[in-house]
Amino acid sequence: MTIAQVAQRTGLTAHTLRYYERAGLMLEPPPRGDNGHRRYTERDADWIALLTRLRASGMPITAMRRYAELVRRGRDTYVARKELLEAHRADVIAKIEQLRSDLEIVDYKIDLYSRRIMGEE
Amino acid sequence: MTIAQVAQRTGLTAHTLRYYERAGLMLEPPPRGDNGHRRYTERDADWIALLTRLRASGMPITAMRRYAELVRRGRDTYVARKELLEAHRADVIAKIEQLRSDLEIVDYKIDLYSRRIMGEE
DNA sequence: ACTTGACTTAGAGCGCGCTCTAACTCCCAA
DNA sequence: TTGGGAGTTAGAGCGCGCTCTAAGTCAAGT
Repeated sequence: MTIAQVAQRTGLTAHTLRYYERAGLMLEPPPRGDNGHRRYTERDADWIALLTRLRASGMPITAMRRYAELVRRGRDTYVARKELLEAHRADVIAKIEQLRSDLEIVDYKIDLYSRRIMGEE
Repeated sequence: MTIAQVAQRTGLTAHTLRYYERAGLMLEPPPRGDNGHRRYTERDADWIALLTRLRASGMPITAMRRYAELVRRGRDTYVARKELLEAHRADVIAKIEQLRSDLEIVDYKIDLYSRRIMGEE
């Protein structure tokens, strides 16, 4: 798979894929063809797809790098990986709760304007 | 009220308060004392408190500036203000939904690691 | 032979939202 | 009178996550 194909498939740009590699997010640098071009494996593509989902959920690059390092270190990092993901899950849940509570003031203001527009004030 | 007091009260820094003013977020530039120092009114402080809540909910500075402009223009922008806030509310709700769905892969992975740690795989 | 296009690298640039620095004024207290 | 502390300004710098540029290589098509 070429970098363009992986880009297509994951929704990232080729630029971003190279950036992710530089940032230490790949399990290993993708192998190169004779021309020096990256040849991504199916496993690479799957891994990148996972990265995009973690990113979408707000995981910072540094945490993704730590996660990648754990995966590279093999089976005896399962506990650490689980802990990392659980910490992230807690962050996401906290963020959702925060947003929900921040919505209150917005709703309150909207309601206020509704009343004013209706001429109640 | 001095800038330090408003900073204290709103959780922003004095730097950020000046930045917000430059960014056009204040309803009007706070009046100055004889020494040229800003003297915030109670209304300023309330407005800034509202700004912080909108920011917390993810509203970008540009939208806050548009909102401030509408408020400055007076009563006949109620509809526009309401629309702005409703658009923002939709954004926040979409973001919450997005996060919730992004959580799925995290939960799935956590579950996977739990099983592996338990030795099921 | 020449263009086109896909790739390569190192490194610069960007948009956002702050955050901080430098140089200054002013007032007050020891 | 001298030092500290709180404020002022214009503008630089930062952290994040990309995003893009410049200059180059290589392969295929006309």
